[in-house]
This record gives sequence, structure tokens and C-alpha cells, in this order.
Amino acid sequence: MKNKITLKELAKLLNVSVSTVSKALHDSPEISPKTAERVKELAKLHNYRPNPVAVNLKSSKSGTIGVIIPNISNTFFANVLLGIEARAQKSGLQVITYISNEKLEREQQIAEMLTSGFVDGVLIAISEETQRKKEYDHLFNLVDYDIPVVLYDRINIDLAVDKIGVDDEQSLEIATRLLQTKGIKKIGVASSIHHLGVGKLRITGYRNALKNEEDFYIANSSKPDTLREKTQQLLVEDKVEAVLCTDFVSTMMVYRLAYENKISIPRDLKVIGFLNADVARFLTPSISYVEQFPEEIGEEAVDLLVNRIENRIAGKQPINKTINTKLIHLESTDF
Amino acid sequence: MKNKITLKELAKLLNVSVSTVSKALHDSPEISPKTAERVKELAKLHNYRPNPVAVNLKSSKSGTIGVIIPNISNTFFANVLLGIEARAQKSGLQVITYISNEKLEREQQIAEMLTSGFVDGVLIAISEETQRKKEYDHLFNLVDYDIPVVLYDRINIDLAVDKIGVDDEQSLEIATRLLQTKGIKKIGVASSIHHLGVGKLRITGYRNALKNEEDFYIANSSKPDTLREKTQQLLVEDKVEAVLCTDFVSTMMVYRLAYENKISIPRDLKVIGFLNADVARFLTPSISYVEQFPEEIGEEAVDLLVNRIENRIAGKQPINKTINTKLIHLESTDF
DNA sequence: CTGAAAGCGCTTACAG
DNA sequence: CTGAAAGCGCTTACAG
Repeated sequence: MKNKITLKELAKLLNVSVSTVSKALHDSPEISPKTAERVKELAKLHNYRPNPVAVNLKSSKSGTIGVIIPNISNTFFANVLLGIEARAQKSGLQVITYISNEKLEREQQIAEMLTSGFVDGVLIAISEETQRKKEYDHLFNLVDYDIPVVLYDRINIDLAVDKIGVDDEQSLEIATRLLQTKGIKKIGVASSIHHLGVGKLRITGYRNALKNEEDFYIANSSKPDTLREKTQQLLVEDKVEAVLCTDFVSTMMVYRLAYENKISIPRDLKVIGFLNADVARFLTPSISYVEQFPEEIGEEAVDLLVNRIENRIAGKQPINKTINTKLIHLESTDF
Repeated sequence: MKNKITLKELAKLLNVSVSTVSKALHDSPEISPKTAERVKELAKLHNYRPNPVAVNLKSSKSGTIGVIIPNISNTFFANVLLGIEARAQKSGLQVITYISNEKLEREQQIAEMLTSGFVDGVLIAISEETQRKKEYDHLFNLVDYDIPVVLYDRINIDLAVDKIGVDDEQSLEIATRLLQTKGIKKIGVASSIHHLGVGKLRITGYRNALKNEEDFYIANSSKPDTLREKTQQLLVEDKVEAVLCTDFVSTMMVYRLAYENKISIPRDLKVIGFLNADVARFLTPSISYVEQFPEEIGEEAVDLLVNRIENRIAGKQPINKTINTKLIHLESTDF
């Protein structure tokens, strides 16, 4: 075992004071070049690293940021975390991960814990339940404690903090319009997340493009069985020519039902989905999808947070950013 | 802003010493019930929480564990993290996440950083590159610094630490035997990870079940184009009756090529894959797969680490654990 | 140029 | 039962 060496031990070995060692290692101009060199040499020899906990206590910083993720199995959020970790690393910050599992109570526990100063700032995508119950006190509380907070992805709540989101509404509006220019009239939408903020926005985008109520064909339910029924109706009875899917579950449901009902994609039915590149590309036929750039969202979120932490934008109005999506054409929208 | 209140401030408000406050809050028997109550009341009123950084400095603990994840977009690892986070939370530990992106250099950087005492212990699944280059010095170094290390999932390296893995070899052996009992003779395997430890083990399981060299039909390549060619050969020329896939990419490749070559699953071809439940269930037809219980792996990993950290098993031989997989039958192996 | 001292916020052995 | 003191490992204003 190489026991960790401290400043004090280093000082004793060198026959100088602790202050001198510390200053030397920080390249203080107060220290003579000769001493500085001696100190650094020994420090290197013993592989000295300052104890981060002590440094943090001194500086009243924790050197870490907290990230609350609603659901890590969702590759979107996994990739956001990827971006967060990468950018945090550049800023020399450690990332403490918390998973709310879409539960309000867990989110409250986490927020409560974070008020005690584990982290210098927090990135949050609020949980489904939190959105549904509109219970935001724990978030206000965080802000009250002067802990910088940045909301990512799930941002449509009334909290005066920096936010970084996706242009959910536009994404399906653009997709719908694109199908229209190709001469497709009967366009449906399938969704298992119509009750969530992002789901609502995506469906709104679809509505915006169509305009007339009578043109809407919407299959939505968070219950698989109901969604299946409604989607079946969309494909078989309404005979839509294209379906936009707002999420993974509805996308797979459409593929499944098309297969069961012998509806050929893309010949009889065009499909555009929301899923990650890997799955989209590998499906048969491959499915056109809305790309969301989750890594960029993570990176931007850290940037916003770091700016707040370093007070570069203190007191200023909250910033709202949007990362644009991109429609990727694969086989399911071949004409 | 509610500024965080400290012990000192609390003490001043109560006209007692800092020690008294501290002891009272820790239910020390030294303190009179009356004082204890006064202290607790005020502490509650001000929502006092001990500064974790100070507590850590005092106790020479960081109260955190580090987790190195090779690839967070892989739902397997995402779910391991889920288990880790849940169990860590129960032990009151914070989880600092590092993503190596399958790169040796990044893994080395992380390990280097961790020697400075950010964490009380580390959970590692080593990166692909690390496995390939068999460059483990940074891991030995961690152990030298007396930082408890637990390897998870990717464990076949010669390092005397606790390990928690999956019964990769057995999983495909059992799957192969099962197909054999159903009267299937010509069984192939497709793999894009044959060069990695887990891939090797899975293929070994397949070989174990078949025994005769001439019965092996193996399509393996980490390059998509080559894998496609070889798999095509397996399905079209060799006309195997079943394919076992060792990973996501090869699974999707088999589905794709079956579709392109109008080979009907499961009628003409049985398929068993390695992928996560969500995708497996939603594919058309749904695909039988090997379930791996990543959350349990995460939980067990934390348990092992906590035991080491608390020295409950100090000096003892490293522990090796395995989480058994389970074959889930869905449509792709219907008979 | 070097070092003693104070202090970050806590805990705890010790004295009274 | 209460408090002063030492100390965890560091940084930095200040004195010499």
C-alpha cells in the first residue's frame, strides 16, 4: 500500500513549512525557484495529489454537479448523460448521478439531500409524476438555497431557471409538412406519451401542420392494450397513409401492427418515429426518425450550469436554449 | 436566499458551544435532555444539515463511490447503473459516474484521478481497448493505493479483486442444447463481439454444446460489412435452422438479412439474441433472448464494494460472483 | 523568501 | 452535563 502523502508529511521531509509547500505547488511568486523545485520534485516522487475533500472545504465548493435523470434505460437520457459527463470532465467537475425513476417522491428526496451542499449545481429533467402532479416545491426549495439549477429536456414548468430543450413541437410539424408535400393526405399520429409535456408538444406540431380538426387521426394511450386498439383502428379502419410516432413504444406498436395486418412499409404506409439511431437503422425496414442530439443537450446543460456557478451571469434573466432536431430519412419513408 | 446555517451559528444562537450542539444532534448521552431538545428544535427550524464536505474531511471518507462505465448508450450498462444507484442510495453513498467510451486512455485518466481520493471505492467494467491491449497498470495502481475495486461484467482479467459477472458461457450453451432437444441440428452463431471477453465466452458456450468442429457455423466480425457477408452465407448458403446472436448488432443483422432473403422467422429460422427486454419484445416477430439482470449486477457490485470499504472482508480472498441469465422464449423460437 | 496563524465546518477525546 | 482544544488537509493573508 502506498499511503496517500499529505502536505504536512511532505513539509516534514523537506524541512520546510506546510505553507511553503502549498505555495510552491501553486507556483506562487513568493517562493524561491530553488525551493519550488525541491518541493515539486519530492511531490512528484511521492505522487502527491491534494486531498480534494480538504480543498473543497477550504473553497466552499464541492467540485461536483448533480444530475437527476428520470429514466436511465431510455437511451435519450443515457446519451444526455454522456454529453454531461464529457463536458463536466473538461471543466474539472465530478458528476453525481441520481435516478428518479419517474417518481416524484424520489425526486423530492434527492432535492432535499442536495440542499445540504453535496453539489455546486444541479441538472434536472423532472419526472413524469412530477409533471403530472405539478408539484414543484422541492425545486423551488433548491433555488431558494441558491443552488444553481438547469432544467433539461423536460422544461415546460414555471420555474425561473436556465433551460435547455428540444424543439419538440416543430419536429413533428416539419415531419407532417414534409409528408404533405409528397402528396400524402391522411396522416395519423400514435403516442403513448400524450399526457407528458414533450408528447403534447409533438402532437401540437402535428396539429399545427394539419390545421383542420377533421384531418386529425390520433391514437394515444399510455396503456399498451388501448394503444394497440386505437392504432389498429388508425391503420386498418381509417387506413392512414402515414403515421408519425411520438415515442419508442408507439413506434414499435405501429411496426408490429403493420406486420400483423400485412400492411407493407413503406409501400402502403410511411412511418416516422422517435427512437435512437441504433434501433432505427437496424429495424426492418429501417425507420425514418427524428434525431435529437441528446449529447449536445447534455453539453449545453453543463455550460449553462457552469456559467451560473461561476456567477458569470448572476442575476441575469434565465436563459432558454433549444437544440434543433433533424429528420433522418431511412426506408420507412421511401417514395 | 436561505443561507446554509452552520454549527457555529447554531451555537451562537443558543448560547452554547459548538461541541454541545454537535453532540446534541448526534444524540450523545453526554448531553442533557433539555439542551438536546433546544438544539434539535432550532436545528429543525433552520433546516440545519451538516456540511458533508466537512464531515468527510473529518472522517477521511468521501462518502462517494466511483463507477466507470464503458458505454452508457448500451442499455445493459445503463441498467447496471440503475442498480448501482439504487443500492448506493440505501447505503447513503453518492455515485460519481465516469464514462470511458471504451477507451483505454480515458480509463487511465479516470483511474489516475481516482487515486487522489475522490471516492471510497470504484466499480469498473473495463473498456474494450483495455481488454484488447491488456494494459492494466492503471488498475493495479488503484489497488496499490488501497482503493477498493470491484470489477463488474467484464471480469476476465488477472486482478485480485472482487468480481461480479454474468454466466456468459453457460447462457449460450444452454440455449444451444435447448434447440438441440427440439430436434434442430444446424445451429449457427453470429457475433460482432467475438474479440471481447464476453463474446468469446458466449461462443465457447455454443461450441461446448455442439462439440464437433464440423458442426460449427460461425459468422463473426466487428465490421458491419464483413459481418453482413458472413451472416448472409450462414443463412443462405449454409442454410442453418437456427442462429444464436451474441449481441445487439448481430441480432439485428440476422433479422435484417432474414427479411431481405425472405426467410421466415420462426418458420424457417429460429433466432435467439442478446438484447434488452424492451427491444426484444417489440420486434416483429418478437425475439427470444437471454435476459441478464443488469440491475442485480449493479446491486451486487455495490454490496461487494461496501463490504470491502467497511473492511468487513479485509484481507480475505477476492470474491467471485455470478448472476445467472435466463432464456426468455418469445416468437422467434416458436415451434 | 519563509513560516506561523487562522480558518473552512465538522467531530471527539479530554478536562472541568 | 458543558466547553475548550486538537485535528481532518488544505489555502492564504499577514508578519518577519
